[in-house]
Amino acid sequence: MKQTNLFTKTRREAPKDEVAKNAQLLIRAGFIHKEMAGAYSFLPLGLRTLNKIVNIIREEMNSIGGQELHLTALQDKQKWEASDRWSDKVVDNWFKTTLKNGSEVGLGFTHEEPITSLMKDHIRSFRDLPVAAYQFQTKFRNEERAKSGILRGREFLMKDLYSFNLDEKAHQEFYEKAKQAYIRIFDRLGLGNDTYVTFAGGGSFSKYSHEFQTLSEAGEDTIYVHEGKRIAVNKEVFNDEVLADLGLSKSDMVEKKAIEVGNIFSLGTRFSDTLGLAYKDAEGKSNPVVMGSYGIGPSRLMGTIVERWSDEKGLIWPDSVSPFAVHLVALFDAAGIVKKAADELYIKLCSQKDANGRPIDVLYDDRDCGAGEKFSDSDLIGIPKRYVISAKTLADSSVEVKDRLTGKVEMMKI
RNA sequence: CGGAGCGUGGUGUAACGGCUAACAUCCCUGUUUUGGGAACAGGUGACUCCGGGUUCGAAUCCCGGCGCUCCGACCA
Repeated sequence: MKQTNLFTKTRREAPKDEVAKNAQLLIRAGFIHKEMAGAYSFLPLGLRTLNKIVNIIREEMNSIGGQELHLTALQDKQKWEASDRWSDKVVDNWFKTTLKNGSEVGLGFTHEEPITSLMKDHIRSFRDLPVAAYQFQTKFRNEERAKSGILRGREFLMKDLYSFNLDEKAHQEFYEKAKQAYIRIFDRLGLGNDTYVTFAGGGSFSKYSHEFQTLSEAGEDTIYVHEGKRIAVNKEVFNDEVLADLGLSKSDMVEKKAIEVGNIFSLGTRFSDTLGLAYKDAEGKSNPVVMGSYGIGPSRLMGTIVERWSDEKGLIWPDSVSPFAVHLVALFDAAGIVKKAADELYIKLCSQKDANGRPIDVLYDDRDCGAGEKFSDSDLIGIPKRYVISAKTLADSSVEVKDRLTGKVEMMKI
């Protein structure tokens, strides 16, 4: 893409109503727009990155047998009353509204109720199980206070997967597979080294749930990390009983701030019981379906990646989620020689394929402005590889290749 | 939900109760320049968040509202 065709602009200074690093940098670089507190729009660059994150999650969910669907954001009050989660006393961050006829509806903050209810149309027999279904959905949560940029919004994108199994044993096997898929996701997003499988409260149907916590000072959670075993315990359940249960010693645990980037939950028969999702076994006996839910927020992940990968100059995207693979920066000369060579190089680069056979995405800075401005913007946008073409490099029939992360420079013949 | 702070051109800031609300940046014109946000000249752009009040006079003081930020609480 030519930068002269990109409608977004970079800006020197962050708006004063943002303090969070992720929002400051993403706004300055033109990735997102703040609509109001806790609600952000994604602009072309930001949407490219968000979609890359979404696709990585999609691939991993498909790899464990997940089937993608899309549920409604509007929620039917009756289903939530059945599970006793409609009342504002039980769930305090509902967004609710009314239809013209006066009926109340909610905006979904999660989707256990509708998907459990929906599955009653499709799961009747033990032969219909297992099922794992997931979606990418805009969730709404009426948070008391929005904060931390896109780490915690009132409207945000979430991937939620729900599993349906015959019994506890089958559920546990799937749960473990899902956990491994989550670990692969964070690895691919460049967060693997900083993300810990964290034990957290499990609710009424299992002893623990597992959170995926990425170490960051911007995080809202406090966890205790065991570096050697690569696991952690959330502060909420950090007590002697839990430590003994997990075979951990308090002295080995280090307190850290972290961002919760994922959470997987065993639900048991909490929802299948209350909403009536059951199957007939081989003997014709009716049994409740055993469920699990598995959440990841792609937009929160994008913010987390920024918190982890950035410096004083701007963003530093991992290859896997960068909006473009290459930033071609052309330093024009008066004679137009560089412009001509850069145009040709741009077309050539766009026709090349990466290791996976996909076209290489190139952002071409073809603007007529000074070198300093181009470099500063390039640093800010944070594409991992920068190709600089100028009269100087052309004299040697080459381009300068600079790595955004390491700053390492090498010349490449063209 | 408790506590604190802040609302001034698109953005970031300034202005004692007193002149036509200032500066930088962005944007537009032209000249020049092209390896780290260059230079010069000219120009556009603000009912100082909204509504009341005090005053000869309010961006400035008072009251109410709305919005934003921070600390804490909450966070399936």
